[in-house]
Amino acid sequence: MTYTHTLGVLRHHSMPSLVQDELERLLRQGAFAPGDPLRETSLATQLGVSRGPIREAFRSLEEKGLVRVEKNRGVFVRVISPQEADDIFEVRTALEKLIVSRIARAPGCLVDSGLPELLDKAQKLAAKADFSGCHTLNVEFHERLAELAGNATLLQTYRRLVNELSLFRQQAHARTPDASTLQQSVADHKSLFAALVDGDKRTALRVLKLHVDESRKRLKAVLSNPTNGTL
Amino acid sequence: MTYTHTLGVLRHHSMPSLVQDELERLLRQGAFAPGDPLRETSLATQLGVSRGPIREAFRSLEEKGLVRVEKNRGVFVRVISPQEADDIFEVRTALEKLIVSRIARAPGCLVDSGLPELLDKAQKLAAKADFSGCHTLNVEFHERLAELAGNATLLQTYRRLVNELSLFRQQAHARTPDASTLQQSVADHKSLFAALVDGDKRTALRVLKLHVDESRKRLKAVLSNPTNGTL
DNA sequence: ATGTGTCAAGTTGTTGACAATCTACGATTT
DNA sequence: AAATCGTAGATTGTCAACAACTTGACACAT
Repeated sequence: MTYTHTLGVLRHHSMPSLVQDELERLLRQGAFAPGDPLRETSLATQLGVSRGPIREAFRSLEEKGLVRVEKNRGVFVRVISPQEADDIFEVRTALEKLIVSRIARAPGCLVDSGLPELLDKAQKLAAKADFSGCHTLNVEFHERLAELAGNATLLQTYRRLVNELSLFRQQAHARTPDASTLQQSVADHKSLFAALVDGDKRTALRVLKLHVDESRKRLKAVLSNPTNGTL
Repeated sequence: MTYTHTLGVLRHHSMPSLVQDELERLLRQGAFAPGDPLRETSLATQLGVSRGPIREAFRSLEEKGLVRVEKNRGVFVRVISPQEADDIFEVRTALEKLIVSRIARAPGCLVDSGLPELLDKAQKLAAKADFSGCHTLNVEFHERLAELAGNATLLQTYRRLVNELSLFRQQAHARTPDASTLQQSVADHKSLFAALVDGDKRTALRVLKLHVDESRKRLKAVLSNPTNGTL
């Protein structure tokens, strides 16, 4: 029984995809500095595989927008400028509108979604001053909504953009949000959820807009003072 | 002077990316049947390279949603179900709203865009019964708008979805649109353009909605009668 | 007939080696 | 001293060979 998971992994995930997941994790964690070169040989020995799988993983990561490939020179951690971050943010916002619209149209998907519990937990973490944990839950809330929207392409596209934004967040040295910001976020999420279960699309979209505008304001703040923002 | 182009190609594009472009072209052209396996050795000999570059190109194409990879079994032309096509279409529509909004907010980008000429040309082709050529120009119109919106992420995301939809179009054996459909499309585009140059966002979005709803209706028709639709 | 085991052919997964290219550094020339 | 050239080391690009896996066929037992 204990091997069933590793069996599944071996069954479905090839070496390059495992390498890709690992690199993706490292990139989001900020294990590499922005613009840093990712050396094939170094990573190969480090991960215990040959260069082939590494190169294949690079191709996926390039398509995902996490690394930049220069022929005969190497691959580098993609540097996301504030302008690009704003561009990504704008597209993500458009997708979130669609997510909210879809859910409001069919609020049935929210029963047994576990979202109320998630929001309560987030509220408690905020009160306990566990900012990092609360922030993680807040991100998860949006992710869960994207899943519940029931459109695979929408979810996939949304995830890609969130991924890129988290890379930027890492690069901008953004601190994890403070208490009041998090509490406001959780409150926004609760109002949004309430509107959604009612199928009240108008209200849901209005709450979302306020929520997102707040987020964007923080993004702009990071833009002007890159080392101290609280994204 | 004649070699400057091929020099540039060799300078910037690696073998795998050339292979990828070629495969992408073949996929969009419908050179492979949906669900068909893409054999590494076969493609390698066919394109005159070894399997390495092919495998790397596969990774990109997988991330792009054009092929499906099964470990130890091979890669297959992605089969897009009508449901998925509808999902993709919905996301693309959300992006087009954003495209139109952005352009209406800064219509200056439309001067010297060459769009009026493009639309006139499309109108003439429609009158000449060159359906295929007109359809190409219509697609190009949307593509140009996506470029002019001035958001790189938006453009990239839009292109991905159009790519996947063209794969579906190919698989659904959709015929190129008929005369009245094309003329209506061109007319829509002209109204849309007119609203955009005026910076009239409301009208532009309304025209877009009508235009897109029409498109979606044709998509639904293909859904119910896969071999005879005119997408 | 059904199910099981074995094997062979074909395909993918991975590797190590070699070729092509880039980069940094020092020698040479002006 | 500045600029140029050339060379050595490091890194990427490509390939061909080998290993592992999947699949279908066939024999055999139940």
